[in-house]
Amino acid sequence: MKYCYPYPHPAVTTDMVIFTIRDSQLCVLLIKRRDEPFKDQWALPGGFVAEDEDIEQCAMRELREETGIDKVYLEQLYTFGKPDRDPRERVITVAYYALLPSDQLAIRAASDAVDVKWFEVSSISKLGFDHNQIVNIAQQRLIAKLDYSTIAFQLLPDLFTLTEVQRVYEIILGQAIDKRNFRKQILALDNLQKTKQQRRDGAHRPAFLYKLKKRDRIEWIR
Amino acid sequence: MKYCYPYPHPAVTTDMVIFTIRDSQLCVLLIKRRDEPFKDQWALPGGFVAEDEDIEQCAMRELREETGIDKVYLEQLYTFGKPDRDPRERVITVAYYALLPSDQLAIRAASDAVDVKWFEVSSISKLGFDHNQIVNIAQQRLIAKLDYSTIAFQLLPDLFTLTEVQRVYEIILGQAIDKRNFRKQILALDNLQKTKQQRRDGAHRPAFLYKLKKRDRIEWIR
DNA sequence: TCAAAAGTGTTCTCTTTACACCCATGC
DNA sequence: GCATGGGTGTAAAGAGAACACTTTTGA
Repeated sequence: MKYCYPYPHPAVTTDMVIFTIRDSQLCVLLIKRRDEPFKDQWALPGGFVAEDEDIEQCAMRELREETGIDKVYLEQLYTFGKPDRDPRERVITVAYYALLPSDQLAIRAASDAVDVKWFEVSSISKLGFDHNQIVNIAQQRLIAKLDYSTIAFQLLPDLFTLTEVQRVYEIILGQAIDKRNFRKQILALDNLQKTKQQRRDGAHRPAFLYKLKKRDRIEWIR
Repeated sequence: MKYCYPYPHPAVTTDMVIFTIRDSQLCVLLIKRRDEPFKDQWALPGGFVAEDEDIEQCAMRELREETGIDKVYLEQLYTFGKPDRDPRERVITVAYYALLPSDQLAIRAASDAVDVKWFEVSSISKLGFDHNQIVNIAQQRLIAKLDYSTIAFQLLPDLFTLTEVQRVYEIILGQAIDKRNFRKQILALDNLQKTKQQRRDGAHRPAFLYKLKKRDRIEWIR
């Protein structure tokens, strides 16, 4: 009990909603908690903000601890602070969401977890804390942002086919998109560079691979 | 020093960006600080989150303390947590913004302020803490949200003319809008109810007053 | 009677949608 | 040669932008 203050201070954590596309499904990374509260239940990865750590750095650290990955899209989502959301003490959590390219799926359990796994967003059951709500809000944000930004490319590897881009949109929006109209629109953004490489993928015509003109840059559209 | 924890806990505050329209300008409420740090400088109203208080309730309390007003539009903006943003100690702030109808402008200095005043957003000088950044982000959010929600009506009184609605849009967006197109669009939302009342306002034809069909409801458009 | 803001439709342009066939490959 | 996904254009409909005159009032 070394840290004392004249007024009560809440604990502050970050929780991460880490999205990826896996087997044509939008998935979220969850951990099985090693400790109470909600021991052995699934929950979002997260942890306490250290004394001299920026909250975004804290979120990046959590991400690195669970995935070993560093340079991915990360955005603050919302701050949740109901007084009773953690049974131990007052904990305010700043939720972030991250988008992981589908070719970078190595994961490992951090020290606070006995297991770590990808779950399809559509089939997540009851999580610890208020984490179902956090996942829902993250999913809404992701859907909304597809419409007015180029965020979807953050879920794709460096090289991708146009059909792969379309799949990402269809999976997140949950509806089919017309192929020709989609290609027209996505190419009109002037973000994509056609390469000379092709991908052979079964008994059909190979697809050209594209890359982003400016990787790591989210553009706003409309 | 009664509140002790085994790990360091940051202080958590809420800061409020309270917008209104005054004299055809977008304005923000600022307080002149009574105490250090940044004593006698202008800053956003805000305060510490109490032990058993939801953070949104805390923001509403701040709003009430400065304006006496309770039922206005309030939305969480962003959480700022750089370790050195407050010289006293580690303080993480959850920023909110509020929209005040232009007929409810009574304000009073709360106990932590020696003065309180409306400032035009366009002419705010250096504020305490990182509050200039917070105001900028709030203004960006407001501009963005005009486009895809009916948030603008939260800056208007219960009864208003169509020209007044248009002025709100023009002031926030900083550009003139075509009158006929604007009216067509705003009436197409099917949110407005024309009343039989008119407002006489100088040497010209009086304007019909409108009201919202569902006050307190923000609709998403597009 | 003059000045000032309220109120009101149509045309044109651009954007969005709907829709069908040939191509390159693996088996 | 046949099944599979890759790749391409045009026409119709809908949305957004441009634009000017009459009405009502107060002074």
